[in-house]
Amino acid sequence: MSEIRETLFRYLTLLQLIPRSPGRIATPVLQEKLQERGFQIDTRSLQRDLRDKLALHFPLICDDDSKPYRWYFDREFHCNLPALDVPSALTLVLAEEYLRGLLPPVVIGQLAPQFSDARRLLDDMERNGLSQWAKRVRAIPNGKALLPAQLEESTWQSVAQALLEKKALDVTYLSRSREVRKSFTLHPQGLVSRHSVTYLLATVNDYDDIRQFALQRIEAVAFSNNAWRESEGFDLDDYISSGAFGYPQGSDDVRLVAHVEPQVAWLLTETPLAERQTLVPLPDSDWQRLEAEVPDDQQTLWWFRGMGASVEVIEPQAWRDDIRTNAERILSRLDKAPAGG
Amino acid sequence: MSEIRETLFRYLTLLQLIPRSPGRIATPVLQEKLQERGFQIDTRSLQRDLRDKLALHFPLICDDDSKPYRWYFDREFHCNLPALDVPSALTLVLAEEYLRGLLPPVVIGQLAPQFSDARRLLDDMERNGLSQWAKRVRAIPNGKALLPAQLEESTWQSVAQALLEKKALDVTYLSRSREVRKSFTLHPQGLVSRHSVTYLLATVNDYDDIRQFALQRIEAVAFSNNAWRESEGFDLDDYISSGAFGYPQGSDDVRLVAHVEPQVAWLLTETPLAERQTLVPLPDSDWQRLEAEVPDDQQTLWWFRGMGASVEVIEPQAWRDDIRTNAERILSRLDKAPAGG
DNA sequence: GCAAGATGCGACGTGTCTTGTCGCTTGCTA
DNA sequence: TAGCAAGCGACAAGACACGTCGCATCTTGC
Repeated sequence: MSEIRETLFRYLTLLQLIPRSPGRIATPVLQEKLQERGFQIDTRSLQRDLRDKLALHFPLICDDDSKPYRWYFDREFHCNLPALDVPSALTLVLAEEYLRGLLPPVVIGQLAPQFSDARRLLDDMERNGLSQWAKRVRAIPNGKALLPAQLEESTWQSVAQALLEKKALDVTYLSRSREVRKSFTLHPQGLVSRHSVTYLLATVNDYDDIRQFALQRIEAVAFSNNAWRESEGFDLDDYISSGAFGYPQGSDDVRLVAHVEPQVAWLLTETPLAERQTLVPLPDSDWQRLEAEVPDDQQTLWWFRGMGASVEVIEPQAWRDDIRTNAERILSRLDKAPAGG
Repeated sequence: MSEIRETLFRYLTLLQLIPRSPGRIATPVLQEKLQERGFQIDTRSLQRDLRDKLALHFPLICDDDSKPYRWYFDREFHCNLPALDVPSALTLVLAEEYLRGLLPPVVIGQLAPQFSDARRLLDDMERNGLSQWAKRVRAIPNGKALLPAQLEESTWQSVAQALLEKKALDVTYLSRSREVRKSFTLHPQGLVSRHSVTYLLATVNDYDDIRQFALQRIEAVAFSNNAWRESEGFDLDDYISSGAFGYPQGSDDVRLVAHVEPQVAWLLTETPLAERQTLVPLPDSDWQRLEAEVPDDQQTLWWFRGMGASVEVIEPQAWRDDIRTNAERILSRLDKAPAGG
């Protein structure tokens, strides 16, 4: 880095280096990091900058319990450069509504400052008699939202950091039955968020096989003294498409043919199933014939199953059979146990 | 505002006032806005700040085609204070993967700078031999992702602004059949994003009834000279729960009773259907009895329908009947047309 | 097409602010 | 108890931020 003397720029760098509330950073460390970035500055100046300049104008807090003082921002502080515009703020609000059903609250909490920044902007408009955004914007999630799994904030932070910084973790883990509690060392290889549950993929202790660990079942977590081991030849996409998350998936697309009722046809013209998709009217009815190349996965089949009697799958035959079998089993079950209402 | 003299603070305000690329702001306007915020500054100083200070250190571009020069940021520029930490960056990557199937690309584009900021941070780690995040993180969406509707960037921006700033819009709109093109004035009252289609709720011209307009069918849009009219007594939540989006919904929760197979039971212990939910083993089988208070909406029913033969709904009777009827209709349709595969 | 006003810019001088240094204090450690 | 690390007040030197002026250029309105 070339020698930068600009004061302003040093201040900005400083503001970027200081973490938000759970974290903190000591003055000497700050000085070191500034030096790495080309700012040759005296200790005294740094102290002055923090206490007499920045702390007066920002929610910047000093932890002076022990001597190398440590600095951090208020939990809620956030500042975008450039400032959010109205459409972006609206997008953030929508995004938050959707994500609330998809990611654990703690994970969304990581973005809380950004979301509240957006809400603050909209609230400010409201004070000028505008917006009333809270009454005007809604996101309706796709499909039934199950309640996201509960999860400790520190768990998410440690796991994210370990995964990306290639560190091993010592964890205490609750077994599936929720009865046995075990401790071992994990070597994180990947992370998959599926619906509202997030899984860490890792090898255990000295073993080589990849296993899944639901984050909400990790009870205690700490960086391990053991060195992280890479799992040779592990490919996350292969792993997923091999069906590890209940969605075995043929690698090739399949040709789908189905008859659909008008309402479904209309939905599909707006939001198609695939890039190339055709809908042609059927003779002697108001239904339409749908053709498309779709992925051969459980998700797509599930979608058709959910449409119920509004669609009739013609091809692939396997799906047609699946739907028939499913309907037959439902009926036989219902007939067997005619539970009165 | 009290008189603020701090240079740093003025610079920050300046950086917040300058918009990203499609937008731009003229020097005199900047001076005016600064003054509104308590920064009394000479024109000359402002010019110097922009050209000699900020533009040297930020992707700040000057449009000097015509004389009041206009300033703007590079399309991609984004800066968080404090800087993103690793867990937040990871969260953003996950959020983007999820949202890609839920919001139109253009809407997500509004947040592109934030997402690319996160990716940049992770890429930087990679250069230090860490992360390889792109190979290690996946989001598996809940349910079949239809392709989000296509939409013009300017449409989204105008609609968002009009809705929140209470302005009327002149639009050209493609009718549902995609054949008739009509022009009228809309008075926006609300916005609903449902799955991957976003609808503007508005009154038309001088009429009083609320109608829905899918954003992707708005062809041309401009702020109207007509004054915006509020729709008296309009309540978005009432509107939605009255079934306007295909999900009529009883206002009260219903008591759900169902028998579920072990795999489903397991899923529900991790991500419950509702806050209060019980699962007790059934005698003489490995299935479990599920009880919960759930919303009386189409979404929940749809979810059970998708589970197929893995669950048997006992109560409410209406749902049980719906599922039976549905299965019967599927079978009768399949038997009527035994399309060979 | 011209004049008046608006905007940009280089130069300069003043006054403020920044910054390194020094010396003292405090708290921890060996 | 000495030594070290960190924080802080004071001070002086020097950097730089800022208003002013004069000129050039562009825009606008008649």
